[in-house]
Amino acid sequence: MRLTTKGRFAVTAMLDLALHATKGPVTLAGISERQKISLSYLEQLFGKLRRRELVESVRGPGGGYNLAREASQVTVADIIKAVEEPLDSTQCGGRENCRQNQRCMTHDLWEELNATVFGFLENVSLSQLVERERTRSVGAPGQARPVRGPGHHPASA
Amino acid sequence: MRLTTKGRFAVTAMLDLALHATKGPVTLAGISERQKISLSYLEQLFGKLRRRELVESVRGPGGGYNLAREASQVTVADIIKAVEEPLDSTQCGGRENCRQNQRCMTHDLWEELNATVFGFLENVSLSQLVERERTRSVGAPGQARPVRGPGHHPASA
DNA sequence: CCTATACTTGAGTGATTCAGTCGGGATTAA
DNA sequence: TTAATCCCGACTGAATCACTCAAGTATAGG
Repeated sequence: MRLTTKGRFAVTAMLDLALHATKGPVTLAGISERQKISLSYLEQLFGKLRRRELVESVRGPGGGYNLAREASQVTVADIIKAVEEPLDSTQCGGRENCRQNQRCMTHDLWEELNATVFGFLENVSLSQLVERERTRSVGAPGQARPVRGPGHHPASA
Repeated sequence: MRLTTKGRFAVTAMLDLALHATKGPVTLAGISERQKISLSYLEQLFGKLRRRELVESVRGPGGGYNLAREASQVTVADIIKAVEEPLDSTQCGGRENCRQNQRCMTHDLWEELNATVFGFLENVSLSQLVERERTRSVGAPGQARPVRGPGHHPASA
């Protein structure tokens, strides 16, 4: 799994979408202005998010985007997976016995490390982020509570 | 934290180094041949690893690299941190009140998510990987055991 | 001292990704 | 019809990736 700012942009945008989902479709122009992300860049990202069926679009005036599922059913891992290119680990390209006799040393090392990091991100849902953000803006202005998903990370994805 | 193939190369190389650390310094040429990583690319990576004091160099014939600490005292997080560029999260560049009134929405969201992923990688030591690799090559040739570090991920780094 | 070995450094390169721009489309509410 | 909005593809400058090339410097062994 790759982990760059691209995925962060996407999660930020999805969080904004979820926060404003109460009153009909949310426009990219609105997200762009609130989060200061380029509109055209958002269009690219939401193209991917729509193809992965994380959001639904409504065209025409008054249109915009809605979440395709409930916020509790969308994880950070889903979002990152949607926008970041696959990048299968270990330069062997995923094929088995990529070395002379056996699979390259780090083949399943990375698969497992990947799965574990990913498993953690799968335990953080959009609704958790929404609640956390709402708490932060309403409650004490200081430090927010940590995200802290369920206390385990499954080793298989 | 960034997470790309560059860090994977570095961890692979460090694992190879740890596996062959028994008989004196390990040459980059050896690592290059065994792991099929370009020698010149390894030179770049080990330059950073040396500057971060994860490895020590011995010049001249018979020279090579040694671990600067015991394998149990080197974590995957250390290695990745050494070779990947910093990339402070949230495009705000780390400065506070990066938005009009408050810190940008995802400011501490990413800080915490980052810290948690990082905290996991800090709990995976090189010696664990070494033992795991030795077990794999000696024992059953099929599926290896999962890495599975300590069963928690601290939310603060 | 000589020489081969090995680390050390820096410059440069093609491919790819990042983040964004631009210019056009298609769809639909008013 | 007009305007809002999504949709799509091409393009771009900057950065990074993975790597090559070309020089060094240090040192063990003869």
